[in-house]
Amino acid sequence: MIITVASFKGGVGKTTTAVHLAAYLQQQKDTLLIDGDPNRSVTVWAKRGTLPFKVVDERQAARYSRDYEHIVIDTQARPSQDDLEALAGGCDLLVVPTTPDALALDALLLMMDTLKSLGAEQYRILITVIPPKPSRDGEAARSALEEAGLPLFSVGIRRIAAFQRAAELGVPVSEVKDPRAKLGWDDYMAVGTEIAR
Amino acid sequence: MIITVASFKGGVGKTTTAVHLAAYLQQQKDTLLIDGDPNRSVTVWAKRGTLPFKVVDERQAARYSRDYEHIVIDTQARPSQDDLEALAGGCDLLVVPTTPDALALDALLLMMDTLKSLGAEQYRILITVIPPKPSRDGEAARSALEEAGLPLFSVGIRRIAAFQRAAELGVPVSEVKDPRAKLGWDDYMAVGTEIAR
Amino acid sequence: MIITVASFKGGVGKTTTAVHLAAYLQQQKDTLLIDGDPNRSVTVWAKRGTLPFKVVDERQAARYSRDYEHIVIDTQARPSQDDLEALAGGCDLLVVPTTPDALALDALLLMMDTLKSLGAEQYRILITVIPPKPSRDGEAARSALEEAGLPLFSVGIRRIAAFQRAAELGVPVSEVKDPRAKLGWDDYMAVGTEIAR
Amino acid sequence: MIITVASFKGGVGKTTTAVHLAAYLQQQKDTLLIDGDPNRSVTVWAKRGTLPFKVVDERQAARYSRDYEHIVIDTQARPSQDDLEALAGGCDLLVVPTTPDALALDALLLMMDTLKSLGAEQYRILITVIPPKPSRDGEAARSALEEAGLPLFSVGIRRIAAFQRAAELGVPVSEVKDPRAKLGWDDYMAVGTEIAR
DNA sequence: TGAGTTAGAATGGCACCACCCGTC
DNA sequence: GACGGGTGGTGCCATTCTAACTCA
Repeated sequence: MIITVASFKGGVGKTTTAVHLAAYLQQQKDTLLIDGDPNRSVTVWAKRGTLPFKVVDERQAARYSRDYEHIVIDTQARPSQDDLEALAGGCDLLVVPTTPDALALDALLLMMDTLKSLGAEQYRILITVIPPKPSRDGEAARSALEEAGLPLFSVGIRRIAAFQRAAELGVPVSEVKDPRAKLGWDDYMAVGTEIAR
Repeated sequence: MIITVASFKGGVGKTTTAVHLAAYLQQQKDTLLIDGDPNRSVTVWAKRGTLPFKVVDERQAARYSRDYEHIVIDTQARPSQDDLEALAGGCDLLVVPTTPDALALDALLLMMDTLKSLGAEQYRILITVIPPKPSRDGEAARSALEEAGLPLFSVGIRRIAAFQRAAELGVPVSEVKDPRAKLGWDDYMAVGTEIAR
Repeated sequence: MIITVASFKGGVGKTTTAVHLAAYLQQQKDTLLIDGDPNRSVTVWAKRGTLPFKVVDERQAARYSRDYEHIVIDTQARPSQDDLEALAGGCDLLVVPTTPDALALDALLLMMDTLKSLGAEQYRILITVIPPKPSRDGEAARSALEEAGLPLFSVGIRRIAAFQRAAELGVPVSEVKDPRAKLGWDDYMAVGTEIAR
Repeated sequence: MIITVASFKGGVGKTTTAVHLAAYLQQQKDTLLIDGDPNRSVTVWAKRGTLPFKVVDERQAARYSRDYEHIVIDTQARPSQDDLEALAGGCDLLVVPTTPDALALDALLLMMDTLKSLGAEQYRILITVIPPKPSRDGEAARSALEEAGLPLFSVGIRRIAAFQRAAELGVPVSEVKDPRAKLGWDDYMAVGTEIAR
């Protein structure tokens, strides 16, 4: 299975999503994460510690991709329309993370227009960095997107400090020693099972 | 005075910073904000409500720029090296917002390397989206950057929900009806006075 | 119908309850309120303004009671066991108001023990002065009393400033010019209908 | 020093006042609180947790009172004139708590008449359960009482939920884990210093 | 057996939302 | 009717203390 993670806006947890989806898939079969972000975020992440899957630069993708059952591709932010077309065509599922704030949702809707004009269908939106519960931003964004008829994951990813620690340590959040880290990992596990279904 | 806001990574408050620096400058002289972000974030912000300064598309920049005393330019995320050179040369001050997390700091250091190789000097880093106080991420990032000898503003911008409301309503945070909104506005005012000095 | 209002503790809305139950009954048939509180709270209330029913001192009770269909009796706080026995025997329903705080609930349980030892059955507890909604004191008290198997009204009386205005003006809360006064009146209306049933 | 707390009406914070004045005095010298309320409110309070001073039933007062420097007496609500005379004569200061609502103020004025007819002088009124600030009930009651020439404490006690928690937990409000509990404790500390002066 | 390390619980602090109330 | 001030509840985060486990 090939999963691509892409978004029109940065800072919405794109890299974090790619890393943890790969970690989920690795539990089943060998998984490759292709780092297509010009900042090489995943590569830096992996270099700080140890990730449980193989990470390669996009220019090495061809060489490795045949050896892995699952592939996750982390792309650069704000792909051009051509990029997007190529991305959507080259994967089984396009995961589009977004935060529940106005600026990110605007950029998301732009992207959705482009995707629709391309006729792409295999994509789903993931709401990330959801503030803790007294805030209703998360549910507000969810209902707005549902009303717009957009396909989105039934679960979202909470804003938890353990994700920062995970990036600092170079590990998935499941390896972070923090009582709340489990919650973050649970969120991505739920996304993974929803993909598997 | 011409201020450019640029960053290598998205989601670090670049647009928010541009909007509020422009709002600060407008208090003194007529100010123009040039929206150079392909997502047209500022334009969307302005369309939702009312911003106290003029906002134009980058392709209209030439026509308007002569009529305003102050100009703030919001650029696209992840400029190429050429872009960066052009940007740094075309302004009095380059403001580089960053969040205090590992991924953003990595991207920031990459950008700093590029800036140094260009010989640019008129730039300063602004730490944004700082989590509330039990977290020490803000001070940790500050001391790390200071240790690296990078020029940064002595004040940072806190993570406050009122900024989200401001974007939704299409106004600066100072217009948001929320007791905490004042804190966010105070932060940007302090940045403004530090620039003015 | 004869309704007596009594409580072991003061300041739980006993007088307010008597006044508004009388106001409710007066809507149907002529009603008499007998002021048995040594502080003569109801009499003072009536003197400040106008109440829609007849108010008499307890020493005049005999003369008037035969002329009214409904009678409400406001008793002194902390009746002795003998008092309580007399009260319970002389009415169709004993209404026992209590606030949802620890001290009042303690006093209430004391009173319940006394009532049980007397074999009284025609009584029901009314929770009053319930703080607004983020507080869960109201439901906490309700479930505690339900668990204890005590008979209580299915509705409670909220803490609303309009009740203070009503006492100052000498009128029922339904006559107070305040958008929230209606809520307080609704609460007592619901108690009235629950009694009528 | 012997302080008696008495009021004509219940639910005005009489027990809470007695408990916290005793807690204040205990900071200086060993203090005894005599529980004279038929509901035994203080005793119940003390039984739930721990109070920093000695609490005894009124029938044990004689045995203990000689061993304590300070004594606080919590009396029953609505004392008769004889009771009041005895109380006023048997203490150095009579503290009369009242809430700032019409019914309580009426009862208070009744009590004041009785006190005056007795020639008592060592008493002072304490306004309690003052609603938060947009409400001006507190200042209204204060100015009304001042205008009537009655002696009252220059500070009042705010209505704060932490007092309820304190009663539930059986501790003084200063032991309640709640950021606002400190405000309640400050209020009683101010009353204490005003007494000491 | 003792000391260092790790997991868990309790504590303190802050932010956010919902609601009430007085005023304009 | 809208606004501003204020309180209460809930939840997250960092720290500290305690308990248990490992290793010398």
